[in-house]
Amino acid sequence: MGMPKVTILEVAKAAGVSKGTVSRVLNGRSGVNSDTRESVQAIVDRLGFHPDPGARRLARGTRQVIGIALFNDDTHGLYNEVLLDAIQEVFLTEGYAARVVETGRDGLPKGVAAGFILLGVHLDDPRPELFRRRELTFVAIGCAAPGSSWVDVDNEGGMREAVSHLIKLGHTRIAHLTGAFAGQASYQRLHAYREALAAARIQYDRSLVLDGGFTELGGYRAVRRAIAGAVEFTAVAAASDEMALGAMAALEDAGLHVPWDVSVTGFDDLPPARQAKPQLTTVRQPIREVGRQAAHMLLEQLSGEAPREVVLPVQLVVRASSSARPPLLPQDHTLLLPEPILRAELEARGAPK
Amino acid sequence: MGMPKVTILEVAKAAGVSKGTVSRVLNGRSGVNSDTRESVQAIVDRLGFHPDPGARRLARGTRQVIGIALFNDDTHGLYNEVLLDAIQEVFLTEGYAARVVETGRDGLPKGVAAGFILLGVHLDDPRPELFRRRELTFVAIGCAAPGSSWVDVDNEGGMREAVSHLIKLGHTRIAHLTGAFAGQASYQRLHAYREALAAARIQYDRSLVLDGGFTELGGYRAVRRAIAGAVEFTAVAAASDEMALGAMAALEDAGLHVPWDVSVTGFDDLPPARQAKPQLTTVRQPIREVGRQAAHMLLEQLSGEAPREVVLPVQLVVRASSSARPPLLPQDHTLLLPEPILRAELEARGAPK
DNA sequence: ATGAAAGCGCTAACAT
DNA sequence: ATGTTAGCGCTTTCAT
Repeated sequence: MGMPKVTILEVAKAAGVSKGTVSRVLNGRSGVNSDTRESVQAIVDRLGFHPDPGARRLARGTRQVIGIALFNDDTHGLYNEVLLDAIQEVFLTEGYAARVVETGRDGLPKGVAAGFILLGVHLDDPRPELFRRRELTFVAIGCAAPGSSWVDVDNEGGMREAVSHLIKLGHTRIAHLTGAFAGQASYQRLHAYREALAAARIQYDRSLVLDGGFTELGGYRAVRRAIAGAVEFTAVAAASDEMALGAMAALEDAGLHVPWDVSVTGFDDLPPARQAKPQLTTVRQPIREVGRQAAHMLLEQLSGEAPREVVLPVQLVVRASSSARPPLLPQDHTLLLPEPILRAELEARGAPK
Repeated sequence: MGMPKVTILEVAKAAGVSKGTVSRVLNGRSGVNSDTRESVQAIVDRLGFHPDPGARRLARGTRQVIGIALFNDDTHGLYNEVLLDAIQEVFLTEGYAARVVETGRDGLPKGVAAGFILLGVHLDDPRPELFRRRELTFVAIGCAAPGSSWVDVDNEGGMREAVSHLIKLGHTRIAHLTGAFAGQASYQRLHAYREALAAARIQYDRSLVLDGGFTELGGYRAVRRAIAGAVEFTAVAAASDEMALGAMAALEDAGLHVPWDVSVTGFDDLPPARQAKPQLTTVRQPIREVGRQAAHMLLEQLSGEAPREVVLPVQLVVRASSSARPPLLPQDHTLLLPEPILRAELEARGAPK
């Protein structure tokens, strides 16, 4: 069942060389005649040989287990799932066993591991310092960890782009759905939201900042409350796709059409963004790349290289959930009307559906 | 950096035995004096020894990759996260590289793998048959797969318990939040809901079955719609914790108190159930055990053992979200009142908060 | 530049 | 019941 497992020895035989030489080719080590190298590589390809990651790691003598330290309960749902999978992928193909480890009351991991990846690092998260003091090798994701390796994305640039996009479409009353205290990303995105408004000379209005707690339901309730509270807005810039989706649901339930009445943008570009109806305009984040980078950086550090810092770019993806501010619904106080009346009003004006 | 790596040899020396004996203890093999076994185990614990998974697998001579788990996009959120983690745990400590694999348009996995675990199997899911025809070794979770290994929990027993619990508390108008078409579990739980009602001679009312799509927001919207639609109920038996939590939020937003006005029960007993306010009465499911069993069953099959079937028990955990039906709000049609009036009404009656 | 040989940490015969 | 030993597939000295 399945092809018989091909080992380095068979490759060596087929190529008429020794295991050592094949290994050198495999690892790009110097000291191999280029002819030899080529012919060996050809055999490797022909036989479809894939070195056994576990055996490799064992021979190299490194410890096997890598710990992934999740921040307490705080899971960004799908975002974290994707991130974890990307991290796992790297470690598995390198022969490591990466596991989510519990972090005790003291913030330190239980078992022993070769190194750690810290997720969901807070601004005043004690872990980086704690880990450093214990001389544990680690890479932090989502927060600057001075003196250690870390990787993050350009949160500010992304949110600035999203909000500017809405402003260019004519919106001035733009609500911001924030994840609140769920990490550094929230702060940076909120900050960028304010910056973008300021750049366009739009007055910042605190009542337009809604806390959605980084969940779909949170986004739904926040927007619903805003509508009920007669907060006026023609656009919502959410700090995550999930909150944006919740917002869209709330708008729909209130009889408002996206983007006809209100434009919505998200952040992440997870699969549901493309499956939504209408498709969500959002800031694409290279989540898997973040995971891969972090994993590789950890492996580098483990083999003695110096810590690095990486900030990955993001990119606005314009889809159907954002459009020019409707000339129909402007200055008047339509949004202040009680819901049922508002719905009737909208229908009278010929809103679709 | 970190503690020096502990190997089986050091354990053997410290225990005054040979590597072989330690190995036997580690793998629960027979043929070890119970005294010896104990003392070795003690050393293992004291030294914090964890066998190197990669070396284990290598020595056992098995293939490395387990094409783990695959599902249709249909993710039960936290439930699946926990399940996957439990599965991973087993495979990783056994030295296998387990990964979530994509399933092509034809339903078959892309790469080669030693075996598979199927998640989220539907009633008319083509995968079990497909896999069987290709002679791929697999274990199905959450659905009977005749002729192959599968593991599931006692969905019917659990839901029956939950509904009976509510009935015993005096409730007769019990809504059911279903996951709809998200798998066999939904059908079984709905069925058990009806059975429990029938057993108590309570008329089944189709309008009390609400579709929450197995998400928190889905639960919220379904309950909200029911309230708005003047559906009368004094209890909600949800088919998942997340839907139950959504239901609680919807009730709260409508000015109704749990369990004061409406009782709510969930299913799963995931961490959020305990963190909810009030804490959620729910059916505890041994999720991690399901994952572990499945993983071990796959490993068994891979080493030639026959397929087995396992149904794990569940257990009702009574917490604060369910209580006796309030004598205050009964037969009258309070729930038919428009929301704001209802709220005022309730406050006039002295509802807390 | 290449081959030979010694392990990496563990399991599984095979001895005793 | 326990010790001994030969590998698993690979990398890495150390020779040549």
